[in-house]
Amino acid sequence: MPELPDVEVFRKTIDDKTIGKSINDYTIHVKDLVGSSRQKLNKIRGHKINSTQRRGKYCFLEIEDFDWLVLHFGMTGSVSYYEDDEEEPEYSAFSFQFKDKGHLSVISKRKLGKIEACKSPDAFAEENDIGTDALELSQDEFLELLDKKRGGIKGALMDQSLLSGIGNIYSDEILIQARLHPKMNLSKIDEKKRKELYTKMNEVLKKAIEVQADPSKLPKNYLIPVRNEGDSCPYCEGKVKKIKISGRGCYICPSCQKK
DNA sequence: AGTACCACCTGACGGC
DNA sequence: TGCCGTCAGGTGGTAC
Repeated sequence: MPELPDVEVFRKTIDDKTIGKSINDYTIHVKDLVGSSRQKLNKIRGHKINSTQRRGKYCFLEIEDFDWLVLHFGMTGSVSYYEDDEEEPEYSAFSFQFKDKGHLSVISKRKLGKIEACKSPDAFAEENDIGTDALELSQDEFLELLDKKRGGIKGALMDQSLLSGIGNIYSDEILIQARLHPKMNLSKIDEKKRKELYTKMNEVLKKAIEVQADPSKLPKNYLIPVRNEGDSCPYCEGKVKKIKISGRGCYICPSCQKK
């Protein structure tokens, strides 16, 4: 599930439950997810989690007298905090044990994401070509970015090097709310429409965070809860249709979103 | 540069 | 019930 809003919810969980706690030890269940050596990771032992940050779909943990740890969740990752008398969650790939009490698991069903050390969120973003977080962009910056980009609008929204955080699901939501067809070429989108898109992008992402990225708590007119072929469009009498873009399933309302 | 497609890896779901 | 194909919210690499 993890796009920007999901990762923001994960970050808040980590923040609420683990800031200031000293890491006693850690356990790796899925080796492939871990991108740093044991030797390096062992240095987190005995140190506190000082703060958290998020950029796009990446979550960063600042650990005292250490660099930072960066968490990426792939398609099926999440985090879960649990107490000493609770069981470790299913598909836990990595877990921290805290000195005081409690545990934090990084869960990954498909073993896609990544956990590794990095110098800082900014350095990591620089090295990995991760654009500004979608919620940190001013309208002017957003317009500037779109000017640099060619091709379809959905591709632009999902281009993590252009702006970071938006994935397949939320791009569909933003585009239907802005009444833009995902394949609409940027050259055909005027400034008024681009500004509307910026507004919708912010609205959707903020609303999703507000409801803890829980689709069932989204407002009634959202696409996400009815993102299935043949479901009723939240805006008109039409039906939701599935199309493919670069091999990925993409849901639209053909009458609300025209090419 | 943009787009399509494959690979990574495994689970969930629908059809037979 | 069980097997099989298909698909899945991400990213990276390749090829056109």
